[in-house]
Amino acid sequence: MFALADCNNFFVSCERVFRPDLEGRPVVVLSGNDGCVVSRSNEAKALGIPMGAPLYQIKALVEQEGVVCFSSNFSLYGDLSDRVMFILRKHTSRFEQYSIDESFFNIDHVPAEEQKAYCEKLVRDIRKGVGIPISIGIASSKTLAKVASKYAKKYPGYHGVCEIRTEQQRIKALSGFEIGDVWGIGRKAKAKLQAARISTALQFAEKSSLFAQNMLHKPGLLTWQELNGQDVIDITELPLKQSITTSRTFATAITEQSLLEEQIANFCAHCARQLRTQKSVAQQLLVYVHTSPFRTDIEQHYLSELVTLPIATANNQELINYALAAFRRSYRPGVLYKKAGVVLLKIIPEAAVVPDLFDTHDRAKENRLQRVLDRIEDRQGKRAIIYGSQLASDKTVYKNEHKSPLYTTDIRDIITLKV
DNA sequence: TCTGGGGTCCTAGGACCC
DNA sequence: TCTGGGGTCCTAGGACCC
Repeated sequence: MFALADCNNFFVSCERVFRPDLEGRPVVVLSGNDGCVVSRSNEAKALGIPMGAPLYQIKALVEQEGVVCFSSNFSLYGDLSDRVMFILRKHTSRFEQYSIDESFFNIDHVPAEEQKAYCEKLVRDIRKGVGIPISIGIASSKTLAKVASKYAKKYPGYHGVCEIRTEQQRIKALSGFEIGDVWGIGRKAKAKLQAARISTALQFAEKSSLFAQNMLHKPGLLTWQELNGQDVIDITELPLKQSITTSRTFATAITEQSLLEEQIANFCAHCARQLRTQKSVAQQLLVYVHTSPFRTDIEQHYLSELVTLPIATANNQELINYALAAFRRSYRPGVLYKKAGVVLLKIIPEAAVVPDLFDTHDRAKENRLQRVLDRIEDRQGKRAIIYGSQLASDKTVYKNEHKSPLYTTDIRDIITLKV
């Protein structure tokens, strides 16, 4: 049997851990630059605030109803996520962290009749130990476990845990489940199925496998099998990331080359740090910069440069150099750039690097230097030591008007909290 | 005026091979 | 006039997820 643990309204719940006064009040967390709503408390959902709504479109409602807004604070969410996952991981031999707030795990080491009570205790322990409310779904496939978790979240009577074990439970759960809410059924697939008069998960599951395959191809067939109780999407444990991206939208468009270069240098350093954390190196690097797709009054520009590195690397200085050189090749003065990003691709384990006999770099030395820089940052805090290209100006290009303190990860904020 | 960020997998089609 | 068939690899774009 699979269990799926899902944190309720995760980002909002993180903010509430340190602001218990916000229990029962409508709260939302916003995307970068305070642009869109990305997490909503139940009270905010009840007000009709949709997921992804741009803040400026719901401004009136926010003011009228006293909705509390937070800028996103990913250091905080990442840290609380680690604590939740740490507890869950201890309780199983097979564990997959699926996203920042969800994980699948196998619970076959617990007798069937005790699995529900076992998971109910996990829900209580995490609420008490970390402060985050979670829901758990139990079933014979990952897709059914996702369905079960939605029921666990929706009905308080379940005490946070719902299981789909018997055939009757499966039929009942699927008959009351909208097809578009099924894991793997997106906008396009939903429209196709609705055109074929299928509106519930049960109606889809009762069609033939051939129907699913023909209409929705391989992914659709897998979903169909999973809804019928077969576990065809297995738990995958900790694979290397195949790509690492850092990208940002700017509060107002940027034209200056030096300011864009500063952003790109920082994106590189951020990506490379993640690369080193998973003990891997990248063989390719992509830099892109573009105008706002929402502006119809200006010509759209989309610049992107793919660089294949001579030797795979995770070194900040080297990646920054290649990225800036690529950017300079196609930067156009005067263009209103609204977003930029760096993507590392073709990622392989550090140990698999093929050296070049005629390499002009002393890589052992460069890597030693990089390790020292990382240690300094770990001890002294983020950006304690950086390359000059990462600090070309002191201009602020992002907007975060409602950001909460870094309660758990920054010593200065922890001291403030205690005071 | 104001509209996020970070991923994975699958498929179709082109280039190339014999 | 009439111009095959089968395979691999790579890439871009679509669809989906949170």
